[in-house]
Amino acid sequence: MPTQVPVKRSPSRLSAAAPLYTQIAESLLDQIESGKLAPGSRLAPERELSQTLGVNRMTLRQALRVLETQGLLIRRQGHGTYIAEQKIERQAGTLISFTRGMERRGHKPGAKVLAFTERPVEASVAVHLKLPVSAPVYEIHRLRLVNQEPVLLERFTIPANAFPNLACHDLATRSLYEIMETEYGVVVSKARQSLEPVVATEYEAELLGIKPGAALMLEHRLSFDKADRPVEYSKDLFRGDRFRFVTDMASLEL
Amino acid sequence: MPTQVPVKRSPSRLSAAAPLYTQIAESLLDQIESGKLAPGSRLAPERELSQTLGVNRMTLRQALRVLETQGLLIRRQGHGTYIAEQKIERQAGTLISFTRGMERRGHKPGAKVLAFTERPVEASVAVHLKLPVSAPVYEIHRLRLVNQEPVLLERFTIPANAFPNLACHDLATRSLYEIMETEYGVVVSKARQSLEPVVATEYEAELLGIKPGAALMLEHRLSFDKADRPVEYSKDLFRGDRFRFVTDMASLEL
DNA sequence: TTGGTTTATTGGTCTATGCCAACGGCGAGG
DNA sequence: CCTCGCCGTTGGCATAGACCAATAAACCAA
Repeated sequence: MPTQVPVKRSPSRLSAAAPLYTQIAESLLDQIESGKLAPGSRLAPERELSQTLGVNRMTLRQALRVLETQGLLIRRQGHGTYIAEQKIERQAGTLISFTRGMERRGHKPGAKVLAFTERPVEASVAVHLKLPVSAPVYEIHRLRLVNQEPVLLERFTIPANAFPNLACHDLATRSLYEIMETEYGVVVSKARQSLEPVVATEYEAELLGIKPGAALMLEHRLSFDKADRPVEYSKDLFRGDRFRFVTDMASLEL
Repeated sequence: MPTQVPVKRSPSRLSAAAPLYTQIAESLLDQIESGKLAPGSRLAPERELSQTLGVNRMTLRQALRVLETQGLLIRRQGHGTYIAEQKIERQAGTLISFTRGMERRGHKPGAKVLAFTERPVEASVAVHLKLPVSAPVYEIHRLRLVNQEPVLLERFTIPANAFPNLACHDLATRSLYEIMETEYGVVVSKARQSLEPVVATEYEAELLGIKPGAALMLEHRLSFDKADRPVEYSKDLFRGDRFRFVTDMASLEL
C-alpha cells in the first residue's frame, strides 16, 4: 500500500498551504477513517514512510505525533506504529464542532433555535469574555437533535460587537463555529471547558424529552480565537443517557 | 532570572538519564509551581533560552510543547511564550493519581477499604483486561476522603496473577499506582477513560453522605502499562458537588 | 532443550541550520 | 494627528544527519 499523499508544497512566497505535517496527518486520518488502513495493521517504518512521502523523518514524526495524541495511532519502540483498535468515540480533549463530530459518525445533526436575544452581559460572564460591564451580547439557546431526537441544549453567550448581524445567518442548519469562521473570519483555536454532572430540572427535562431528575452533563466552555481573545462562553447540557465523554491519556505526569 | 537547569547528560553509554527535554520541562514546571516564574510573565525567547540552557532550540521546543499541551504555557508567534494565568485545576486529560493530585492542591487524602475480594472475572471486564474467562481478579472497593469527607467511591478490578499478594500492602494509606510501581515494577503510562453523569442510588448516597438522586460522575477507566498491557479496570463515582473535570483544548481538529 | 548473546529493526532523542509567518512598533507621508 | 508600510523580533515549519534504546528474532553454547 503506497499511502500516497499529494502534498501541496508552497514554493516559497506563494499561497499559504497548510503545513506539511498537517497535510500528512490529514491524509493518514482519511485513510484510517475510510478503512484503507485497517485497525491493528502496521504502518511502514518511519524511515521508509518518510522516504516514500518525500518528506523528512522529523516532519513525518510530527504528523504521527498528532494522530498518536488523538488516540488513533499506537507507537512502540523497536516494534512499529499501529492503527489503534477502537472505533474512537471522538475525544473529549479534542475541540471539534458538534455538527462535524456527528457527521463523522454518520448521524444527521439538526438544530432548533429556542431563543435569540441581545442584551447587556451579566457581570459573571463579562469577566470570562473580558468585556466591559453591560456590553451587548447575544444569548442564543439552541436545541440540538440527532436523528430527530433532542440530545443537547446549548446556551451561548457571544460578544455582539464582534459578530454584527449574527441573526442574519441560519443557526438552524449551520454550525456556529462554521459561521464564525466563514462570515467573520474568526477561527476558534483553543478552549477551556469543564464537565460536571447535574440533574435535569422540569424545564430542561421537557425540552430534552426526558424525566426530571435524570442525569445530565453540564459543560462550561470558554473559547478563544487565534489571538487568544475570548469569543464564546457557553453552558451546554448533554443528555446523560446519550453521551459519553472519552479521553485518552498518556502519562505526561512530570 | 537565570532559569537554570542542572542537566544530567548521559555521556554516551553511561546511565540512562531522563531525556533532556523531560528534564527541562520538569525544571520549568518546578519554577512555575514554586512561583519563581510568575503567571503572566514572559519566558525568554526560544533562541536565547536554548543558548543559556546549552541545548538546541529544537530540544527546548520539545520541552515547551509538553508544558503547552498541559496548559501551563501559552505561546504566541511574533510575541513570546507566557506562563499561563490560571492556577489550573488539574487537567482531566492528564493521568495523575488521586492521591498525588489532592496533595498538590493541599488537601489531605484518606481512604477506607470497603471490600477486597478475589474472584473469577466477569466476561464483560475480561474483554477489556484481555484475560481468559474466569481468570482470577481482585475486586477492590475503596472510599476516598478529602479532609475527612467522603467524595469518591472507587471500584477497581485487577488481574490477580499480575499482582500476587496485593492484600499485603496498605491500600488505606498508599496510592494504588504507587504500590503497583514500587512493589511490582508496573508503571501505568496510558489510560482510556470515559465520563458520564449518573444519579446516586440509595447505597451510593449512603456511602458518600449525599441524598439519593443527587448527581454523580461515573468514570470508567482502563489503564495500561508501558508495554500496553491492561493492568486495571475501574469504575469510579465522584460526588458531583465536589468535582469539576477541566480540560484545555487546542484545536488539533484536522 | 534451555538460556543467554548477538544482531537487525524500529521508534526516541538531540544537534545544526535555514527560511517562513505573525505580530508590534516606529517612522514617513498625508 | 492619523494611517500605512517597513522591519526587527519571535515562534512555526522543514530539512539533514547522528546516535540511543527497546524489541524480537536469530544464533550459539551448555
